[in-house]
Amino acid sequence: MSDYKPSNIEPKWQKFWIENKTFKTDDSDFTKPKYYVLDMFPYPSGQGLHVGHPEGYTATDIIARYKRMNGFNVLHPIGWDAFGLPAEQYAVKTGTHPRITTERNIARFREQLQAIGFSYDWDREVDTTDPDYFKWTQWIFLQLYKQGLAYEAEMPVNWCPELGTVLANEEVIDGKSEVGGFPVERRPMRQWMLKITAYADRLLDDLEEVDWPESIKEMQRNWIGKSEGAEVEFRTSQETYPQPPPRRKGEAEGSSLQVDEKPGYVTVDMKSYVVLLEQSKEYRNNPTEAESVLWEELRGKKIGSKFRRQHPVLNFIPDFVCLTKRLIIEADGSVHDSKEAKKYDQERTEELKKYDFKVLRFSNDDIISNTAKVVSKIKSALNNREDYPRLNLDTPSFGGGQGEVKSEEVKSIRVFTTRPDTLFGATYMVLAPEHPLVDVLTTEEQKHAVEEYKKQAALKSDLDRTDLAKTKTGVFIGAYAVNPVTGKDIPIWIADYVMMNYGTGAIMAVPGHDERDWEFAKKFDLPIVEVVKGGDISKEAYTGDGEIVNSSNQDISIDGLSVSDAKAKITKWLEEQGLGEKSITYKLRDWLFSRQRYWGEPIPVIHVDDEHKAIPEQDLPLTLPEVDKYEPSGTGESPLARIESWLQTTDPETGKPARRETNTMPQWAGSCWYYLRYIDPDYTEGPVNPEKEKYWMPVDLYVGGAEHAVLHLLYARFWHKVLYDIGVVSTKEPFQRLVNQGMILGEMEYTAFKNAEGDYVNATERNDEEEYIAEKLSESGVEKKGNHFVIKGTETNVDARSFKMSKSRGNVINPDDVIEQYGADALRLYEMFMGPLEQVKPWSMQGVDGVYRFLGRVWRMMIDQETGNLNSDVKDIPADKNHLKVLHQTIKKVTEDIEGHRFNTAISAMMIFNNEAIKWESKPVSVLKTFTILLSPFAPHIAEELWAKLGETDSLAYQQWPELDEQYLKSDTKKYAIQVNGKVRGEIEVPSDKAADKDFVLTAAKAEEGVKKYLDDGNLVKEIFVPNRIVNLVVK
RNA sequence: GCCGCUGUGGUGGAAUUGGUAGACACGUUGGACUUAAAAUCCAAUGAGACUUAAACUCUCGUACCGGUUCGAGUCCGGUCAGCGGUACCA
Repeated sequence: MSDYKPSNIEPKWQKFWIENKTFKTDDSDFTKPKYYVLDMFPYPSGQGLHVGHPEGYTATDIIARYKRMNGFNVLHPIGWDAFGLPAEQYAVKTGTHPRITTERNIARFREQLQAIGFSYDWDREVDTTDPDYFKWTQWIFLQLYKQGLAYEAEMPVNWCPELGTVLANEEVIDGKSEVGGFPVERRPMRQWMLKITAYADRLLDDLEEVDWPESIKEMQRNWIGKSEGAEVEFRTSQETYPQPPPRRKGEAEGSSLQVDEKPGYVTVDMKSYVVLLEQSKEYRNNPTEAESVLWEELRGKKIGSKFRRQHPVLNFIPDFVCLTKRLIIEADGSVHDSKEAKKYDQERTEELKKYDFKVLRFSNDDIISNTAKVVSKIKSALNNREDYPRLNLDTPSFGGGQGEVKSEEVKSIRVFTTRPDTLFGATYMVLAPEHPLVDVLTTEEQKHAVEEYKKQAALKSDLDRTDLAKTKTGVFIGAYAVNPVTGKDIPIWIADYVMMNYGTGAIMAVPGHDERDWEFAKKFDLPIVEVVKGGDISKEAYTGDGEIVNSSNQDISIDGLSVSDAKAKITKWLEEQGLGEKSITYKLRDWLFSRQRYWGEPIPVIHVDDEHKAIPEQDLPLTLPEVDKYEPSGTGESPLARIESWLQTTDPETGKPARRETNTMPQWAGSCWYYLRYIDPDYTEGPVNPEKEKYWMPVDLYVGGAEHAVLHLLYARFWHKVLYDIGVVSTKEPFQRLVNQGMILGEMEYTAFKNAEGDYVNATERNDEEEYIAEKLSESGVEKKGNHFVIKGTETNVDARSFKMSKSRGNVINPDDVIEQYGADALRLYEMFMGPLEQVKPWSMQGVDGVYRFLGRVWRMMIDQETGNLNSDVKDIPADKNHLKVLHQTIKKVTEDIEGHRFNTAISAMMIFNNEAIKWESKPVSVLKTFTILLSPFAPHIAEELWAKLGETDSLAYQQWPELDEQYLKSDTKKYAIQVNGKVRGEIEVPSDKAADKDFVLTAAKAEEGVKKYLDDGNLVKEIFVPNRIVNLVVK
């Protein structure tokens, strides 16, 4: 007996491929066209493969095999994203070194993948936990560090006491840890941050260049969240001068500034500020040549940090200032380098130092003749400086930001708005409860209420905020600001609907044209003014476009303009008045890059004299020491902090004692660049061999789950762009084409429900209050009635749906079981046959059975059941017209469908071929061979076996893909459907050479039996003839 | 709430630029083979009407309502449902 039995053939071919290195990529020949097809980096979990994995992997494998047969040099690698929490937690629990767990899991994954027959080049396997790999992860980190893109900051982080670690936002779900469900609290900690925000614009703009699903691009755009608008200054009202500051020392949050250490006084008052602004305007309008030259180099964040020109800082106007770095650049010999100005500058230098400002001076000559050198000096100065909190420091009239602030100095509040056109409609102002000016501005009478509210708001942020009711809350702080265009006093409130970490932490509230402001104004009875026509602001906020009204004063009017024209005009005016400026804000935050864990890449930094310093590149990799316990240290630091011998080191430059960084990198780090390492995994001179990189990049096709749509892809793009900037890679974007596979759900489940009394109730009539007993029904226990399934023979409808596979539901399908029962080829085929790759679809074991039977039929078409040799009707005879027609139809369909990733219909085309061919009395060997090649990317094992049985001795992995010959598709006749009034009433068959002959076809159509009677009954008023398609006769 | 995607037989799904809706497969039913079962093979299978029966024919039918068109699963407007993302983002 030689029936189709996968277990007889699959292991044999898997062994053959591995032993012969059949799929080893030969990348010595760069003249061949290349194709880089990549699967998303798997995490080798202890559970082994899930049927979701092979879905994408089979798709890429089909493409890889297909491309090889089309003469492409194919790079199709796999590896392991093996650092991460699960192995570490297992280590905490059992004391097993995570390396051991990881190795075991990798071995299992590798075995499972090989049992499905994927054509990976196994010589390129990479593993993020391998020191030869993470050496380069660390190297890339150092490049980021040198570019000033890595910095330390005290950040409020998600601290999970139970896990003893900080979690990323995405690892916190509903205020609990994603792993384990433990409570999470906010706690400020020293953290490494990566400045992805510096790349926000490029990450946004370059999305245009890649061929990705629109939905993914949109998600990335939303995540980056670019908003264009304006920052506007609101002076505080003179009449309602705030009371002396109730501020306590050391209260500043999210800041690395030690508040109590700063004496912090600021001498800017309103008068001098106005003078300053005027001066600065003047200077800006009369720049020296040197200033202009330098400004061209610094503007628009060209060197990574934002510089402002002639921007008042304290009561002093530097030529250029970077506020986040507190770095001031002076061009000596400029307009304001008069004697008085120079003296003025020197006087301020000391004071600036108190605020951690550093001043760099360059001569005008240097700037003009040695621009590059000057710029590089500025760059390195920037890199050596940490990020200072931006809060209000850029507004000198605030005073010293986080420093102790005297009330008299607080003169204005800066807001960010995307709707400067509605400025005339701003009737109140709202600060975030955490806003540093709140304490300063709050009046004595309101102090108690404000403190209460702040306390509540702080608590709230720890709770699950999303679920809280949308009703607005807030407190008036007693102070007023002046609307700069209406001149009216407007009250200042605090409310938790304003977030400290977006924009400036303060808003101008325009209740007429913002839904949140409208709700707030209604609740607290604040005035609502219409400034854009088009809605009814007594009923709801109007946020649409329209004519601007009620928006003029002596100096400016925007009445009558459209929203967008008004935005432009008012913004320009504000800039001229020094009251504001165009501003762009992003939702994207810098990337929190530290984890307090053992099982991750150590961050290659040492701390000397309270300064951080990169370790020399030649000392990489910095490996993990052995530890006795994997629990984090009690302080929240990683277990590395307990290993004194590792922790204490010396600075190789100065010989001073140094302490190693104890934070490790997050799991995203290793997966940010793995696609580069595959190109030359053993390269020792850098992360990637530049010559090979130029040949292989970008990735032509990247397939994976949509769960990585935002973070992984954004982070990887960010790193890639940094590597591009420093010349390591040659492409702006790493992944040219991206496809997201849809999730595979469990089998369809039918569930009936009983109420507490034990009576069946309709599934659709359940409500949230009552409890029900769920009862699982088999498919035969239900039937469809109308739109619902009901319990057979009743009217009681049931719930019919598929669920996400999960252990607890017990609907997980293990690929090993499928392979054991049906074989790897059937698994592959079914994964593809289920439906379109991108779509979510339920699993069905009967479906697997179906494709398995198809493979059996293919087998029996060629192989004699008794002898195991070819069937006697498989003959070496020339193929006739019909054979070739069926074959070439299949070639056409399968080829087009693979190119279009429509694997399900490609398979159905092969089924159609088989259904036809199996009926042929004698079957030409040549036709069957060609069909076997078509089948091979989908079901490679059976294809190799049949290929051998058909008399070939080579593997078919590199056979030429069959070429379509259109001439075989032509037929002698052409069928036409004949419609009368759009309904098909008959069908005619005409000779092919007459098919485009309108008169001939119409005459034949009118003579057709079924059509004739309609023509007799009415008048033919119109004839539609679409050549080779259809005839439609309109009869009245 | 907002953004995006998807709604086609009992089920998974097909259907080029608008041109014969339901390919292919599962399931079901009937039949062949078998002592029997499994496997395999053959046939039927959207719902309904007409007919002794068969053939034929007709009506309805792609979530719902409406529109454009000779013709709509496909295009447009509106509604509903499901899935994914996101959330006081100013």
